[in-house]
Amino acid sequence: MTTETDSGASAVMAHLPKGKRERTKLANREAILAAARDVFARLGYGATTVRDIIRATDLASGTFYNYFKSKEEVFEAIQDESAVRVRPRLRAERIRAKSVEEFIAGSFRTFFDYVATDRGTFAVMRRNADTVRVRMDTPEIIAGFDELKSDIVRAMDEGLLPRADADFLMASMVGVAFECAERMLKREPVDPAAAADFATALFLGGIRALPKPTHS
Amino acid sequence: MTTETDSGASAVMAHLPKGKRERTKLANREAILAAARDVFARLGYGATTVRDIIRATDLASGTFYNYFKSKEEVFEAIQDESAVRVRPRLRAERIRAKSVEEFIAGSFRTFFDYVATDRGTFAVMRRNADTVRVRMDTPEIIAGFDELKSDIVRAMDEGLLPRADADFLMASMVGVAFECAERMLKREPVDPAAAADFATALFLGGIRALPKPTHS
DNA sequence: GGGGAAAGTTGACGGACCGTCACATTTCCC
DNA sequence: GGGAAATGTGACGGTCCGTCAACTTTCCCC
Repeated sequence: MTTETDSGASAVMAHLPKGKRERTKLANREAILAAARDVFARLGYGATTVRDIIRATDLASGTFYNYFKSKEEVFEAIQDESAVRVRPRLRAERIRAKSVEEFIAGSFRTFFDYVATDRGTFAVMRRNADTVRVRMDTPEIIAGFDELKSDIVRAMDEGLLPRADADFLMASMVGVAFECAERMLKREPVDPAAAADFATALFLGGIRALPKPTHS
Repeated sequence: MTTETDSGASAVMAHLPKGKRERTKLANREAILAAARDVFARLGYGATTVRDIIRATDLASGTFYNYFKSKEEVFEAIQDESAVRVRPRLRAERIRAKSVEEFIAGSFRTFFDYVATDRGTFAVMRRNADTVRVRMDTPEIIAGFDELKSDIVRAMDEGLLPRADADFLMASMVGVAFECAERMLKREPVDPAAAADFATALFLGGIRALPKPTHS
């Protein structure tokens, strides 16, 4: 049972990949990502070396570089996976929401809920005195923010929201979200609803008081 | 003129340090910090090595370690210097302010003004795709935030500000300040007043709408 | 099914960095 | 002036990085 034949074992997890080549390629990539997640969690981003990740797999050192260029790139991939998971939820939120206010509230709610769940990806990055922060310039994350921002800009255009400096506004949402998320994770019990309520109230109250943009 | 004697040259910058020993000690430390600032600016934090910093001085590699334990520690020292420069301004602001609102406005103003001036310390850290962020756990910075926070808590206690979750509030101020500062530095011309106005309005408007803290 | 091309894996290698340490040098102070 | 203490020096062992030529596996077409 435990010692299957090759064909049997591969049939278990063989879904999309057609050839064996494609299958091991996927498996290797996944193994590296899993190992990286684990090592990042144990040592923190700054302290882990590419070699640490490699050693946590059963691959040769050279192989790693067939999949990722650097530690940085593995990190990005892990973050992107998270973003991929969050984006559909934000989209659903946008559809469900009946007003911009609801949409903003829902976005915060979704974000904090996710962070509280997927601590392995979010909290881990700042282990110890690690100063690595969540990257914002990763494709999936940029796309997600662009979506959110265009919604907000549209709401401003339609007069549903006071016109303000949309860049600063997005920056502020990001800042509030991430800093509060960090505090949230340090508390016991972790309470995403409280964090979301706080951020939402601060924002909805604040937006109404915003001045016109001075930025050209 | 340019080639002074030792006593002549040292007399120029000899103020506090008494012996020659103390003087070169200070000079070396300063040389390392200056070199580090320069190299960080050129290469970004992540890409610079301790060796790069050493090479930018005329010291031996071993000497560096008499002054700092690591690149990280040099970084902290540079940041702390900035914090040391900002804190008195914030204190002056607190004394000058006639209300909590004015104080918050003044704090943002001071912060963005400083960032716009001392780009060498703030902006430099995120050069390229560098993910190092400003450290918040450095002694001087912690002290500064504690000061600010206790003022806000006191204002809440005195009923001058609606009672809210002070931790989240501080986190939000930090988040908004740093994220907006980053956007600000990318614009031309850099306009600290606009950034400060935005942050202040967002906050003062937002604070009034905050819910009671659910945190025990 | 066989055989050659293409894709992928392997681990050793040159280059660089890190932090230390025994030794040389400078400063202090009696 | 001279010895003790403090500081500077740079070579060294250990580690990491990213590459590359040689090797193994998979693919695919005859």
